[in-house]
Amino acid sequence: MSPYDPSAFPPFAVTVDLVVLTVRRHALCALVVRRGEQPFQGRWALPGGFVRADEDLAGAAARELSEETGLCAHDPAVPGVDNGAHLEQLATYGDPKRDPRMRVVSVAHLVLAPDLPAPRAGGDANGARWAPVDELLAAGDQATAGLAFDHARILGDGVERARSKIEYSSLATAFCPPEFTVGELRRVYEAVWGVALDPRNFHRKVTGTPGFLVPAGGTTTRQGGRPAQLFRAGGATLLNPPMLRPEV
Amino acid sequence: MSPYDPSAFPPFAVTVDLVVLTVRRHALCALVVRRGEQPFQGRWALPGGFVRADEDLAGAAARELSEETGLCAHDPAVPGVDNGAHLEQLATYGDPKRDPRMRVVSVAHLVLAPDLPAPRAGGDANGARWAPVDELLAAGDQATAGLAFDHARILGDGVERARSKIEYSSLATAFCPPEFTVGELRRVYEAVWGVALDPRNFHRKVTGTPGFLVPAGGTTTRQGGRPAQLFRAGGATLLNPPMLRPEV
DNA sequence: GATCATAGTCGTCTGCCTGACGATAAACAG
DNA sequence: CTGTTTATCGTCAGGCAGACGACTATGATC
Repeated sequence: MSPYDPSAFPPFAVTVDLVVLTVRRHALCALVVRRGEQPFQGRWALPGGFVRADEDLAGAAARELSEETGLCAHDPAVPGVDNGAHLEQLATYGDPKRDPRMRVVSVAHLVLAPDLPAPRAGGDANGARWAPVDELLAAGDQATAGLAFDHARILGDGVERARSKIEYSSLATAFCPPEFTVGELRRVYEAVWGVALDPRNFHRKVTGTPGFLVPAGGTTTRQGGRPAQLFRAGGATLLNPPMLRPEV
Repeated sequence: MSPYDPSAFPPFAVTVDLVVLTVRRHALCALVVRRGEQPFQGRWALPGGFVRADEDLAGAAARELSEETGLCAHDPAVPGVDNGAHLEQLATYGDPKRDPRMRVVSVAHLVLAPDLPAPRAGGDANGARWAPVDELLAAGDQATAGLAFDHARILGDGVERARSKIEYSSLATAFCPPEFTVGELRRVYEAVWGVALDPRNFHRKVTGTPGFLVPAGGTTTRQGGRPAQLFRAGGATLLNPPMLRPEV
């Protein structure tokens, strides 16, 4: 075979799928939409859609994200904007049989977003909701009840990426509003990792890691108890030393 | 737009590109092939080719790898075979202008291989060689001399992935022959990271990390000096504690 | 208003890991 | 036999992490 021969290559459909994660009520949740068409009609699926002919992959992901949630993707290359969500490429899935209709290669993206009021249904979906990832992945074991296509696997990969990435990067702040307390950040780690962390050691650790948090000046009592200092995400993206996920 | 509408989607060409890394003569090297066609005719590029109509992405990468090098990819899902190389998906590149002829989405894969006798030229390439990544990436700065397409960026991403991944996984052993010494493994780390490591601390660290190395029984003196114990890669894939890349 | 529950913040202590480095061992080259 | 190279074992001090005690500041409840 002669690679890059423009006259003879099998045509593919290329889509982007989104694993949009957030933390609500102490649980890691993912955005899912109900499919309005065959196949898998009525089943939940990850949001996504075709990449347009003149569109970048990241651009397509950002467009789909905005269409489904109204979120504005925060491009790490353009700093300063943090009202949006973190978006990064996750992995690409191209099994020949993953879509029964045609050959589809899907470039999955991972989005980490602060808790949002309510998902708004995108054009093609009958509904959209935040579902705890535990539910979605547990349901995936039963053959018929799980997510459409190979989306359970994609979701699993996205969750695993998020779990490991908040260890050595400051991405956990992407789950928080612009100003947040140490306790709120700790609850993010606890929800994503599914463990309980010592508040005192956690406080020492995050406030001692240079560039992770900068004081925002105020305090809040929205979590009850003693007022807590408000922080903003610092400039550091890589944490040194990293946060360590407790052993099993 | 109605996602997954089979009747209307822009057709894409999907390729796999390979970042094949090895360590030769204390330097991290990548496999590059000389392009025999336009565009970028005569320039060096990463090996790769079209994904076939009935082929998995990983399968396409393994096929290209075998065609270009004769290496047998070691699928992590099928343990027991370690005569081959480690292969994993790296990232996907889909800028609309990355190929001047048509819309090509390339799923790049990363291969870590032990030092090989000599690359064998693949069908479409006039030549193939191992080039130190420092050279390739430095040349990428000068506009015309670098790798074809966006391959300098892909190579950079692959190198960065390899550098970070040998920190917390046992993947450095993928650069070694089946049986190797602690010193040989240390030279892998030194070449990939581009730093000098203390042989005594390194020895203590790797032999003390459970599951990283298992004694193979013999000794060798192929590196000169006192005979060194031979080891084989242990079952562990994640290192705990991780190897730490020295600070800058 | 006293008491309690909740959450936040500051310290202390101990064990482990790391980096720096000395010392010894076992091969080969001259 | 001496120097060179590489491997391997030990020692020591500093730093970080986990366990946990103590204190503070708010709202809720009686």
